[in-house]
Amino acid sequence: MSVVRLASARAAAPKPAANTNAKPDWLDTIIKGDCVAALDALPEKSIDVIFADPPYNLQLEGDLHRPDQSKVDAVDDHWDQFESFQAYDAFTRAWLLAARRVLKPNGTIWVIGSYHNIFRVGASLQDIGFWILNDVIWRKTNPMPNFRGRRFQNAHETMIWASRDQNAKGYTFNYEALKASNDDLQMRSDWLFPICNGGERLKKDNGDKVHPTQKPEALLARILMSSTKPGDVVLDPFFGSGTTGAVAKRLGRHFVGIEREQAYIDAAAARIEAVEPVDAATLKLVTSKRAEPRVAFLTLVESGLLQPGAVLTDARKRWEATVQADGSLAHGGEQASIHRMGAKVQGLDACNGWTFWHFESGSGLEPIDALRAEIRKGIAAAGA
Amino acid sequence: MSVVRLASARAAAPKPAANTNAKPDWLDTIIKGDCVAALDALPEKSIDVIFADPPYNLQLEGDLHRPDQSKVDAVDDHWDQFESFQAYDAFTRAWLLAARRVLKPNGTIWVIGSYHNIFRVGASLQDIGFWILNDVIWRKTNPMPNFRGRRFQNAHETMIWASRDQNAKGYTFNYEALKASNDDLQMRSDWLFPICNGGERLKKDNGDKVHPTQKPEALLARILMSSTKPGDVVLDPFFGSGTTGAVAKRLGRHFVGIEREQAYIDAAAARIEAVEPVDAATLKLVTSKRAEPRVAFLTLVESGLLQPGAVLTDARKRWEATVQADGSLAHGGEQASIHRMGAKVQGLDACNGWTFWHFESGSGLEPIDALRAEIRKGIAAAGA
DNA sequence: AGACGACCTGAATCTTGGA
DNA sequence: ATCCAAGATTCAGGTCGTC
Repeated sequence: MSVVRLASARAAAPKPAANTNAKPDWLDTIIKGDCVAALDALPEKSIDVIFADPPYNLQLEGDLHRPDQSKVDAVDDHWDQFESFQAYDAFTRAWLLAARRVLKPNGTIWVIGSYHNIFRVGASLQDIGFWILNDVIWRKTNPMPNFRGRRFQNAHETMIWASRDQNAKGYTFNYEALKASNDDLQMRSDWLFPICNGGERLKKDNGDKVHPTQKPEALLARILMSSTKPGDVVLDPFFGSGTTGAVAKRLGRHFVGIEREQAYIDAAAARIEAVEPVDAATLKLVTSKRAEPRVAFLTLVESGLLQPGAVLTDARKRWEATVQADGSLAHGGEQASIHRMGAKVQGLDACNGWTFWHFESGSGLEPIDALRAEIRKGIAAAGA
Repeated sequence: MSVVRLASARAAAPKPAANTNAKPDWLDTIIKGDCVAALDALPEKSIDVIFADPPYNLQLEGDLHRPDQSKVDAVDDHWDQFESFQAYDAFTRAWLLAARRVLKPNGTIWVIGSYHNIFRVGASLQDIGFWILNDVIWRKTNPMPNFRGRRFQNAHETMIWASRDQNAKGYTFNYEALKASNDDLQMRSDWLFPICNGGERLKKDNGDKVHPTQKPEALLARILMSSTKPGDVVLDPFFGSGTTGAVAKRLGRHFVGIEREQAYIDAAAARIEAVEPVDAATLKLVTSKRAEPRVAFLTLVESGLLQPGAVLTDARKRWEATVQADGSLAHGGEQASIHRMGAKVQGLDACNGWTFWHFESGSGLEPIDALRAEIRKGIAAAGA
């Protein structure tokens, strides 16, 4: 991979190839311009894989503050604003159609989104004729909490992986490599990665983030390692901070980026320039750092290992409490978590409820941690 | 909850309620018939939560309402596919509209699906006016492997949780109970459960499974514990083997099922009949602070817990303010509520005065929230 | 040097009730 | 319907300064 050249959409127009071995001038460049116009200027059937991170169409009303009153830096950029679902659908269809034209017959496309937009994207993909191969969940190790306690913590994003046509069977999927890298188990459709922060996150001189939604390189690495081969051409029509380009170069794939904002282009070009390609064979897939999967006490109740109404005691039977259907413990007219209730009855500040509370098993008193261990045995196969 | 009575859609038609305390005759029954017709026969705004597991195979041509009944000949694959999606969308819109009519204004709906149908369902939900609150991922501990090795192992299903309208803020979400049951961490949008097999899986005499897609009770238990209260009415328009009804009965919720196939109805009715409801006392949810009675700061002064002229400080004694006889705080020549004054001294927009301001008790600095708790204890004793 | 703690931040459709 | 005020609410992890 050579230097990153920047070209306008016009300059990137396809030329009659006098020498078919010549590298197209749009390869390994960032094209500045509107994504549909730029796609239309590329030759058809020239791209192996498309990764797209389109605007999510978040519909934010007021400001959101954390409990400490600090303000959440929201994604309120103009490019994420659409008038209606209809307008968003029109935008989606337009770029998906343009993307499909440049995709090779056996090429595949990845699109990432959240519940705000992913259902519309998925339906448009199907309407246009793409064939969904998988939806893949990016589980975040460190998602932003829900600050007002009115919903579940939004802890994942959804990716759709689709082939160009229902009958395109020749797409690239490195099944064996993925399996070998995953303890000889098939790679599942739920992946666990941290969000992009720390040293990987691009910052301006003033410390502000360069791009509001920079994706982690580990996520792109798994995508490219699973569905491309070395030398393939990867296109990203919403290039942003250039994660796709950086990972493609590192893994020996070619890239094409399309981006409207000059500031993003500049940052991405400098970033990619600094990337050292590695031998793909040496790339290790990121695996979970977490030792033991977290198990909710509620899961023990839901799974029937403990019935609501069951009585738990401490090891010396000095205190007891009743298991509630909601996964709390009741004692003396009050309800709290296993930990809080353990602390409360002892008059302490904190307590590990898993080891404090016991249940009567066939062979005597056992800590509820034994039941957690059973659950964990069942879920070991699912990964952390 | 009484016996499971079976009623036809016609028999379930709403009747003028002579006695508003009478239990509707469709409650805790399985209605046999087409889902849209049966929904249309129920009274509007009568359901608290809907759980729906709609079919997604497209071989239901006869059951789906095609916009154009005429046969299209010589269709190519692409057109045929488009027609199929269109038919599925029409079916989806029809039952979602009927479902929305019977939902209470603050009711919510859960729909589960896979990548085959969930994008269409999600887009239809949004188009109709439902407001998505979360998408929740059911991660399977033991999913079926991908036998051909051509895709990722399909290890999850997607659920969409939505309110009836964008502005319906009063929906039930048992945030505190979920948090208490999850190691005191808020519940995430990715849930881990085994698929339904073993003793829970309904089998025919010949060993065949009764229903192809029986959902695990643990999954429904989490759904109902998170978004319903005891006594709520839960409707399942694709009742199948009756998991929704069985879990609702066990957890002290009412159910309504709609199902076309007599074999499923028979199996579900027998299954639900055998369910033992858990003890009502164990169904009590961890209380949220929002649900507790409001106490005016003035009450603390009136009741003598705080004297006018008493000095309050923050936890680190950086600021102080004087209690006024009218229940305000004075500081720097100004008077304001405990909240406004807390915000003012810190230079913030908002502040919870109950936890910010402290008083000197015998055993050190305590938040005035402790005094509010005392008042509330008195209110509870009086039988609020 | 290393431990500790205060502080900051991330794709967010994030309150409720009474006048 | 709108307006206003009460008051409820966060997890993982990185950075940086202090001891």
